[in-house]
Parts: sequence; C-alpha cells; structure tokens
Amino acid sequence: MTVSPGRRERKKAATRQKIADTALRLFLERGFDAVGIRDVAAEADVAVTTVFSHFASKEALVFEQDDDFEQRLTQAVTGRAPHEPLIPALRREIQSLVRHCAADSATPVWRMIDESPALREYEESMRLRHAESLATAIAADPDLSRTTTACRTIARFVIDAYSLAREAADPDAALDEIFRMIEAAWAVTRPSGSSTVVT
Amino acid sequence: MTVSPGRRERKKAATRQKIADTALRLFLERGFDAVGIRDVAAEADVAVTTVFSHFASKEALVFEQDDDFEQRLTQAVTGRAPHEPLIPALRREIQSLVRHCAADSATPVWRMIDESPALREYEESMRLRHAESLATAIAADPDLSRTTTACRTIARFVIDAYSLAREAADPDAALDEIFRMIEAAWAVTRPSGSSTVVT
DNA sequence: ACAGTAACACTAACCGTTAGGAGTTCACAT
DNA sequence: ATGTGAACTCCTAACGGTTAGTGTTACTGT
Repeated sequence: MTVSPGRRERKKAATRQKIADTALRLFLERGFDAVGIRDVAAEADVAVTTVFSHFASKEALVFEQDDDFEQRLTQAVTGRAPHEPLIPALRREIQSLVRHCAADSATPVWRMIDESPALREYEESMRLRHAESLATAIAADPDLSRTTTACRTIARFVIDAYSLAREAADPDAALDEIFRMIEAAWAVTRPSGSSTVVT
Repeated sequence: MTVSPGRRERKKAATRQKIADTALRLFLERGFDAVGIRDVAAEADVAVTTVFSHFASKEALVFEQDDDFEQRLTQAVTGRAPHEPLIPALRREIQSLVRHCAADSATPVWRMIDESPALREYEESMRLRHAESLATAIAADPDLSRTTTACRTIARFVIDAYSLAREAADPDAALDEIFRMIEAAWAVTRPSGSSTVVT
C-alpha cells in the first residue's frame, strides 16, 4: 500500500501528463519535425524549461511510458518460473511487446516514429540501453552460468528480434524464425559438464 | 580509366580534406564537445556553410573515411571464394576490422568516440545502415537461399559481433565466442532439402 | 571569349537545450 | 499556527548545430 501522494506530487504528475498529452497530440496532428518545443510548451501552457525538467529531450516526449519496456524484459528473466528455460520466457515477452505495438491504437504513433529519422535513432539507442540491462539480468541468474560475452550477445540478439519483428510484414512468423536462431545461438554457449537440464 | 580530375574537383577534395584534418586535430586536442563547428570552420579558413556542404553533421567529420566499412562487409560476401561458406568469410572480415580499430594509431580516436555519447550514438546508427546493406548482399547471393528475415537477422548479429568485440576486454576471445553463436544461428536457417554443402 | 554552373562566403536566422535567478507552493517540524 | 527549506515553475538570455537566402568567384565546356 502506498501512502496517498501529496498535493505536490499530484500536481507534478498532472503537469507531466499534460505536457506529454499535448505533445503527442501536436506531433500526430502536424508531424514530429513540424512541431517545436516552444509550440508544445505554449499549447500546454508551461515554460519551455518546465518541459525539459520533465523530459530529457524532445524525443523522450514520444517514448514517455516506454520505460517499462526495460522492466518487462528484466522481469521476464528474473521472474520466470523456477527452472524455466530462458529463451522461451524471453520469446513470450517479446511477442507480447510486439503485439502491443501492432495494436490499432498504437499504429499512428509508430507510423510517426518510422517517418522521423530522429525518432528512429533515439529508439535505437534506447534499445541499446535495454540490451545492457537485459544482459545484466541474464548474467545475474545463477541457473545460467554463462560468460559475460554470451549474456551480452544474447541480449543484443533478443533486442534485434524485437526491432526486426516490428518491421516485418508478418511479425509472428518473423519472431518464430528469429527465435529459432536465438535458441540455437544460446544452446552453443551451454558450459560443458552441465547437467541435462536445458536452461 | 578515369580522366584526370579537373582543377575544380581537386580543389574541392582539398577543401574537404583540410576541413576533416583540422576538425580531427581540434577534436583530439580539446575534445569533441569542446570544439564548435564555428571553431573548425575558422581554423580551416572556410565558412560554416562550407563545412556542412561537405559533411552532413558534426559527427560525420569524425567518421570521414569509415564509409568503406560498409563496402568491406558487402565485399566479404560478394567477393568470397566460390562455395566458401558465408560465416567464416564474415568472421575474417570482422576480425580484421576490429583489429584495425585496436591499432595504436587509431586508439586516440576511438577513445574520443567512447567518451562522447553523441559520437557513440551516431556510430550505432551508422552500424544499422551497414547491417541493412549487408543483409541485402546476403539476400542477393544465389548460393544462400535464405528468407529475408534470416538474412536481416544474421546481418544484425554480425554487426553486433563487431560492436561487442570492440568493447570486450579480449576482442579475439569475444569474437570466437560470438561467432560460434552466429554459426549456430545461421545453421538452423538452412532450407530443408538442400545439398550437403554447408554455406 | 562566353555562358553556365559548381564551390564557396556572408548574414541571419531556426531549433533544441541549458544556465541563472527569482517567485510561488507545498511539506514538515516546531 | 507558523516559519523554514525544498520542490516546482517561470522568465530571460544565451549557446551550439544546422539551414535558407543571396551573392561572388572561378572553373568548365563550347
């Protein structure tokens, strides 16, 4: 149970939300590049500096709530059933994330992202950070004694799967194919002399 | 035979080179972020607009001649010996590229890149473009009849190998390990019913 | 020679982003 | 209650990358 948040925190959250909502609306109406930060600030009735006190950059306005992407991935590793193999768990999570992006409500947003190089670039560097924390989570699992390199590599591959599947004509089929490859790559990293349990 | 380039083209090339040299020198002396485009332009004795007519961005000044990265990769695919398997050919090329980056003369440059987030981000998005053209080259090879998805995936993996190996403490060992994984991933994409020749 | 044009310069601005400093509102301890 | 400090926001001004507009120079092909 969380204590009821004070007025201050509520106001702050409201301001943040108003900025994010206004920004997304303007971006979708006129296109990301055609809307300036000054426009967003004016429309949301806040100062430009306030926008940047809530969001690190213009691009971050678009990926406002996608910080749980990272959490969901690491959760898929740390919170999976005991002795459940790693790759299927990751596959399930990635599939769910890809489907969420393909949902009708999200489509215009992703169209906008695809159309702006700045946003694509920003997303890609987000993914890199996600891959790093996923690698850390994998490396920390005692059931999977792999080298650091193997963990970082497989984390990259999983992130690649997400971004390739999102672009594919048939995301489900692409995910099938890519995860078959990832499974094989993961298998050859199994330390020799381990038990017969596949992890 | 190319006709001897006219005075105009020579002057243009000279200007471009002078800008690139000046920029790299200043960047190494004072750090990438501490040098402004206006500084570079003044020191190279050209107008700011001239700098941007030769280079698309400040970051591009640093990766001036690294456009052959893309060419070397696609060459490794299209120019390999007949019936030579794909992955070892790529592995050889990546290894050579990684070693080249670790060469003493290049070290200060890479240190500078590592220290600037803007440059790291720029490089990563370059790599993505390289992955795309590598994927195209792989898809175009008649010896390797794989799906588009498999080609794009393996291309990403290879690029990942480059960037992971460059960061690793022991690049050679990391490359060994990563390419074992890539080899396994590639193997499972082999179309059923193909001959016994491994490609 | 002459016209066309590529390369370059200059100015002035746009846009994202940040620093500095001041005002307001809230939380909390007394 | 009230004072106090911290958090939030505002405003102004600037910095640095990037581009548009407009000439000017100097090479090229005829």
